[in-house]
Amino acid sequence: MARPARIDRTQVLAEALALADEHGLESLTMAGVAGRLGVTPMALYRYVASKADLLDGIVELLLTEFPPPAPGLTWRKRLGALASNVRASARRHPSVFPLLLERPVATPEARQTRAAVYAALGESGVPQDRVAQVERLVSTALLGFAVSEVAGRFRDHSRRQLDADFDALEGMLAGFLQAQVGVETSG
Amino acid sequence: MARPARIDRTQVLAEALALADEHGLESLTMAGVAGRLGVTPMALYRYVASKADLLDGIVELLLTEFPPPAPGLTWRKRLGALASNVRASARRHPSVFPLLLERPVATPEARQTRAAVYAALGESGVPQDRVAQVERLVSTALLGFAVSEVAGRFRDHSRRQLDADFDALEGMLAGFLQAQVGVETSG
DNA sequence: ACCTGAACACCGTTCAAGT
DNA sequence: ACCTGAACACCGTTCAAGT
Repeated sequence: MARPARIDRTQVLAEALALADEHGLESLTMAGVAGRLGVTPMALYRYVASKADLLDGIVELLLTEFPPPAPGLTWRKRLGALASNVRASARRHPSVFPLLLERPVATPEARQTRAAVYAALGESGVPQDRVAQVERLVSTALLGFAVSEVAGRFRDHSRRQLDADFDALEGMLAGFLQAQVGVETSG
Repeated sequence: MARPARIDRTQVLAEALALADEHGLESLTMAGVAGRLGVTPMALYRYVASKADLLDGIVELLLTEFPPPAPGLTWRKRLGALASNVRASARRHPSVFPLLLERPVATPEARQTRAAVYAALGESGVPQDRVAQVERLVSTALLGFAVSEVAGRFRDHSRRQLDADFDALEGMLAGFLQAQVGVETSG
């Protein structure tokens, strides 16, 4: 007989993310997640295929934290808002955020956000045949900075310096966009 | 009585790195490393304090793969050579390279390489009081790209496209340096 | 000084069994 | 349909003991 489920996949992923946020990635264990849900570890395997699948799910959950920016703003403000969202998300989830750089993600949300970036880049004057590459370089630089800031190389830098670096990063990327405007076709 | 040691720390780190390169990070286990050295897992604890320490050691070993570029070249060629070395190292060690972004490193080698970059940036015309920040942004973009390329988001891109992206990245960074030349002091 | 055997706590995962 | 108990292979780590 159908019994009402006490948990679902969304809850599993949410508790897993919360656990990692609070106690670090090495505390993210099946038993730990199960404990938070008042359930035995084995019950989780109805909702995630394995721990690797659990991690993939967390990464997809992370992606929902920077949705496509609201239309109506200038392309500049839209890209700026997106960059701020990414950075804020990294700060909320320091131990899990690096996974974003290590796993290829192709969820509908990710695709939608990328499409929004494409549109903004197009408006900025970047030629259509360069838009995809420019998006890759810009998002890579942004993600690399966010990871360095929260999980690594810049861990003991002051907040003041990190903010200044982030501003400089945005300046670098803005200059790069500018330089692409009106450039001829290339590989 | 002093007996000759059958292994030393360098060997432990080298075998650990080789194991990760060949079979991935999740195969990097104390028993696995020990097996390669013909020794029991417990023997390793004379040379590494813990598995975390082993990973730190591997990261330090990685850093030795991109030493300061040979003097005598122009600053442009020195930075280019360094960037190529970093990228090549990432390709050799795809599963371990991401750790570089996640762990703060302050070995003498790292310091020496950074000093070489500072010197090159100075020669390029970047004002002294901006050199440190510029180095941070440039190396972050480079590492972020290398990680994306070997361990993550760009995993299934063609070699041709990756090479084109790398060229474009170098162009972006060169443009950024150019823009710094003669800029006034800032925070 | 260097390595091993035995032992421990912990982990992910399976499968048959319970409701 | 959903969860659990028992069980397994594996992992990092300790410590006392051997040479």
